[in-house]
Amino acid sequence: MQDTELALLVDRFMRRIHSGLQKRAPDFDREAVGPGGAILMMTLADTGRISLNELTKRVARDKSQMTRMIRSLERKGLVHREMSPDDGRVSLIFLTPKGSEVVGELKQTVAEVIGEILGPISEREQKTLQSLLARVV
Amino acid sequence: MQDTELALLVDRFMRRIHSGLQKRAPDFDREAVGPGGAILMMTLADTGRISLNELTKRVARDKSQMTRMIRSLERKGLVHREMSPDDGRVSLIFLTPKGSEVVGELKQTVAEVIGEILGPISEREQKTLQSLLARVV
DNA sequence: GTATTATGTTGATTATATCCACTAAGTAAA
DNA sequence: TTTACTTAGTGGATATAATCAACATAATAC
Repeated sequence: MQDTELALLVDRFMRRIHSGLQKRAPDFDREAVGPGGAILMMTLADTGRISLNELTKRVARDKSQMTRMIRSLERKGLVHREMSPDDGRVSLIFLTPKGSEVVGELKQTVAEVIGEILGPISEREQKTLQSLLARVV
Repeated sequence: MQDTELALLVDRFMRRIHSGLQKRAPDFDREAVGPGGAILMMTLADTGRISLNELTKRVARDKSQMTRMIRSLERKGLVHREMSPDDGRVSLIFLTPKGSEVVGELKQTVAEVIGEILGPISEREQKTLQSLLARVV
């Protein structure tokens, strides 16, 4: 039988990242995007222009929640959306220049926090960890 | 500079576990402990009798939230608490027999879900992943 | 004794998650 | 070209969780 420890480990890892960012939030999260917004924007930085539906699958959240989170980022001028020319239902989302700038600062802080957390393992092991995770998700 | 992908990967992993359990919840979560309760109880199964404070650190959540979650589990008869004889401030928490039973079912389901998610990587790689995570958190 | 620190509780507020019903646009098939 | 079905996105209602500050009490340090 599969072990269940992994679930707890992943949860703790996530919480560590979360609280590491939380502590530094006053220093970098000027737009107050919060954890949810941060994940969305970093994902958008990876994918580029993408439909709300695909973004929803990517971050594994509820589509209605996604609507609201995107709207909140849109109000702050961090993301923009436009209708797909091919399909009248889909709206394509992407970062604005201001959004890209914010993602830049965000990534820097995230990198610091992750760097600290990963302290106990070597660079090679860090790469191994990342590639294993990339393959399962 | 440290990569930031890891944060997104961990988040997606967590969400995958989460939604995998959510789908099966009607079949096993008879006590409706929910995700939060599940994490607490599985942690308690690992640690045995432990103070609320240590538990709080372990799951990396706010102590006030912890008070409420424990109280909710206590009302359902899944955990029990007693005052420490050594220190009048600390209350020690542990699973009741009913709680242990529920953890058993819970672990089985978690194991299934994790098994599915880890499908893409070999058993050896799964062990590697787990031991790397264990070392960083 | 008095100040300080640590454990835990409560309250208030906000952020997320979840589920359901709904609109509108596309698709398939008679 | 109607009809039925599916898909993308929105909105409402409710539940769960996170956050932060204030507080009570027990322990400790001086």
